[in-house]
Amino acid sequence: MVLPRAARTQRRTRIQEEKEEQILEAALDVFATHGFRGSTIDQIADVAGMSKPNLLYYFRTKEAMHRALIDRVLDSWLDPLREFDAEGNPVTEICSYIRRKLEMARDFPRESRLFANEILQGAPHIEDELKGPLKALVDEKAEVIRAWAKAGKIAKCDPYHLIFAIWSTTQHYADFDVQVRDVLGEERSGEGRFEDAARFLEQLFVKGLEIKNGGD
Amino acid sequence: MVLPRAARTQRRTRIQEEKEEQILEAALDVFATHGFRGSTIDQIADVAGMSKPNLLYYFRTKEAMHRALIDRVLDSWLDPLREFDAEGNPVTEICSYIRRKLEMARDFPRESRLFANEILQGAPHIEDELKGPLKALVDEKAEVIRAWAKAGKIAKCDPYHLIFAIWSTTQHYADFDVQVRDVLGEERSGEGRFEDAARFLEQLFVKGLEIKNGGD
DNA sequence: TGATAATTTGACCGGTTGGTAAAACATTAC
DNA sequence: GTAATGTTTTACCAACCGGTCAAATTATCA
Repeated sequence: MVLPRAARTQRRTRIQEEKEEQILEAALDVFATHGFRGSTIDQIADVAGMSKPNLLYYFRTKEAMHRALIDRVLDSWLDPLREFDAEGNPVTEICSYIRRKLEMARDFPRESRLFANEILQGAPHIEDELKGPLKALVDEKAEVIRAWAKAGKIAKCDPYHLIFAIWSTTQHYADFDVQVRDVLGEERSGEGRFEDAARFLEQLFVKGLEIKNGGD
Repeated sequence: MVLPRAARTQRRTRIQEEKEEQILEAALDVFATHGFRGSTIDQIADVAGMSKPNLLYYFRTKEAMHRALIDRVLDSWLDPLREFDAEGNPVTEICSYIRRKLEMARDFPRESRLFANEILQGAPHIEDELKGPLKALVDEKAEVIRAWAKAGKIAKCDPYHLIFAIWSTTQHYADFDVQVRDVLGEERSGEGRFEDAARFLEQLFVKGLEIKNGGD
């Protein structure tokens, strides 16, 4: 048989899993740094340490690689937001959401950049996911936040823009890492910058959403 | 003479200024959406409405176009931060900085995306500018913020991460525009989203940096 | 073992890429 | 006008792109 893997129904060999893993790992590297159009199969093959036709044996097109990556990463990328708990203490929930998002920016920067590239360039491959599952999840969590505000547990605010603010401030440390490190200078560019960022952002959001004495 | 414009010392004709303008305008469109490597000269030529060799008569390489764009845009991009005034009222200064950055995200999204693409992809063409002029400017303004905190005018906080937070939250509306609009849904995707964002961000930063009664 | 299926590779293809050469065309200066 | 200069285009090139093919190699298993 010469049918490439994608045409088969079931995963067979151990070697297939390994190679696909190896390819996606390399593809993540390349797509995250150059975007879809700026990346080449040869580059990915190089990083993966295999020949181009060999890559195309496991993924029939460049798009198939990209899609496989997106599918695999999108889900886990939204996990922190899913954990947002309506029953929890608002301040605790928001703080731990920020912390988790910052940890992901620190530990999985390539995944963040993969999405950033995609969205920056108009989300040509994932607009359905944005309009569908992502919007649905955000709508749900926005309702939670609105309820907290209504119950007087946090200040009244636009929940959507609150979520955008948390996304942007945290992902900034992955997507704009070069700039962050250049501006902080070498002596402050160690891993400690994530701790500093966490401290600052928690202060900002907690105080920013606090209920004033006698106010709303 | 067949020397392209770049080789000459002085600008001569009116037509040169016009064409260069036209090319950079088109290049901004293309580079902002696809990044440097993902953009092609043919594409830019198409958008500019001229032939590829004609483009290359004014800019000898694709890189020359990109560099010309970066140089032209970087300066104006930093203007809002330069206006940050040590003598002004901290709350006013920060609010108007946020508002100006949001206006730029609304009115010049392509410029924002041009930089975002560049930095996302490791800033291969502008790292010197980041480490030099940008860092210097941020260092200076960070000192201003630190002084405000020391004087008890705003809460103590890491000034660098404050600046990052303002950058990321405001530029988010240009760089991640597709996502913002997809999540907000069609009915909330009008220009009003910038007003909503401004209101939210001012509240967040003003309250977040407020001095508590009796606290720091 | 050997037969069979799975994997890998080198050679290749048509289309696109950044860029060039030279001649045609337009503009300006006298 | 016309000569010199400035601008634009057509035709082209070598390198690279995504992807195919068939043959070679390796793993699996009776």
